[in-house]
Amino acid sequence: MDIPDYNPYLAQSLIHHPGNYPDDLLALEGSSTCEYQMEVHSQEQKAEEDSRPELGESCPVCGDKVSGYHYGLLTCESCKGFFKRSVQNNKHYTCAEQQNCPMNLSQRKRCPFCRFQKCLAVGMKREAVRADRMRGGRNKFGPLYRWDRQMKQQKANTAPHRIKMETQTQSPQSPNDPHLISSPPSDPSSPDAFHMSHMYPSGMEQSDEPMPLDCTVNNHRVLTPPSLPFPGLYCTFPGYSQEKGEPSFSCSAAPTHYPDHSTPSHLYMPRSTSASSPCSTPTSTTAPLHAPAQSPTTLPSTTLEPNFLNQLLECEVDESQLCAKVLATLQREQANRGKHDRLNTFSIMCKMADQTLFGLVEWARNSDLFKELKVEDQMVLLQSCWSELLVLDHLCRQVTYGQEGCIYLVTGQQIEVSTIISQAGATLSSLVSRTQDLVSKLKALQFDKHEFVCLKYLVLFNPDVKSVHSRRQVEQTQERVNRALMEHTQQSHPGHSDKFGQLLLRLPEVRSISLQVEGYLYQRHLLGDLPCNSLLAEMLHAKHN
DNA sequence: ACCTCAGGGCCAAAA
DNA sequence: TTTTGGCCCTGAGGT
Repeated sequence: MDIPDYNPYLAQSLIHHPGNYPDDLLALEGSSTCEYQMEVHSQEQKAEEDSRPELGESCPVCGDKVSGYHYGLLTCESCKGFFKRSVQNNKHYTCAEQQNCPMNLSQRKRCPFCRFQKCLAVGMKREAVRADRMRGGRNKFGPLYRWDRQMKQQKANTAPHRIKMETQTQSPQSPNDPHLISSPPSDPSSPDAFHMSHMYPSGMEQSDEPMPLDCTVNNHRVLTPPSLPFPGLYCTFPGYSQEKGEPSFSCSAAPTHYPDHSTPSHLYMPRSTSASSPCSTPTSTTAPLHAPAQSPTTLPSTTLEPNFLNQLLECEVDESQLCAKVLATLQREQANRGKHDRLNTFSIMCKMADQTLFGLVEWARNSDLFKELKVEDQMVLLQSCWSELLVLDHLCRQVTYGQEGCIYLVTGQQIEVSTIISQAGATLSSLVSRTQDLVSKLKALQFDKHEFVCLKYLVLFNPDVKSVHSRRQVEQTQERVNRALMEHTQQSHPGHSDKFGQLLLRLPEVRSISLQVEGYLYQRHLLGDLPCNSLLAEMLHAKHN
């Protein structure tokens, strides 16, 4: 039978689950066998695509329909075969044109050279083609595919929500729906204000009480740049309404202007544009939020790699986007739960950390230096340093946005440290204290964004990680970043002769805190407190296995 | 024990 | 004759 658009996975699922036809299909009358089977096919295919949404995507090489993960990423069956043959037979193609032939469904056969180059360019892995030609089994990229899937899911889940929220801010939702944002017209004092049913931290360790949060946009927010996907979301969180008598951390609005005493000038934009909270994002036309202390043009010409640091900075995840993404995910999560089934504080924090971790993995995987490594090395490096990256990320956020005595969350919320310490257990209190100490030291050192990026790379490219294959390559990258950091600190702070050394001396403490974080999380994980199916849990597992 | 799914092989069709 | 691409087989790892 000739079935158009035959789907091998569907065929497989039909073979494996012959009794799985929906009842309504079995009840079909008057259908020919062919029609019936085609109906089954389309229904099953739809179900299949629902469960494996990636099958609806197009091949990054030629645009054909994706049939699954092949050699490192989602591709079509044809590019899978082409790539396999090319690698297995050690093909060397040449291009008759300018090595930039168009690559699409109809032209992919024309130039195998350009096709193979594109395969490599989009990320197909030669090393996934087995030298021993052994069939079956699972490949060594399992975690990579899982991360990729999770990230795609994150994006897919966030996108429609984003549209929804954009709409929400313009057309208020029924206030009867506690899960949706509404923009109550009853508050004339803040014309762009909106409220959302939202969770908010209560006790960090003891309380499992879910905590809704009334959220209004900061009245002092002066900038609503068009680059923001949904300006209304860039809110800060005033203290939780006490009318329900529930305990809560006091939560302060993120500052739109940092007080001088806590604001290292080099971290922020000039005063005229200083809306430093990522949730009140700077104007799109001005310099980046974390502008270097000196413009690159003022750097001495002796700089060995003047663009290197800037290249590293280009891969940085945008804080306002991350903030929006995390908020959207948390809102969605809460909205999907019943009124009495809200996430507790610890789960919320884990979700925030999980989302941040997604961002960090994506950051690493988008980095050209990291992409040069073999996938196995990428995985072991990330599995080794994920918690350090999380700690560094948190530190940078505190140095950049945090106010004295407050912890600035990735969502733009702030919590008073004293409240946490008074409500948290010993481990968490100790973690918070140690972290805040480190924040103070970094603030004193006038820690800037370039240095933060360098430290992240130094932590990521750790040649001491066991089972790293390309140790030399990792080492060279680390040395290169190290040099760049040294040059940067010397040039941006010529009066501070030992800033470089002081920054490096902070890394052991970062490491130590991260280990304590891991231990704490693992303990909570064993108690069943950690949300399942999270990257966080997976990373913890990878290490403890 | 069974299922999933990604890598390998086969072979008719196309170039 | 060589290359392509659709389909099926295989089997490690997950449930």
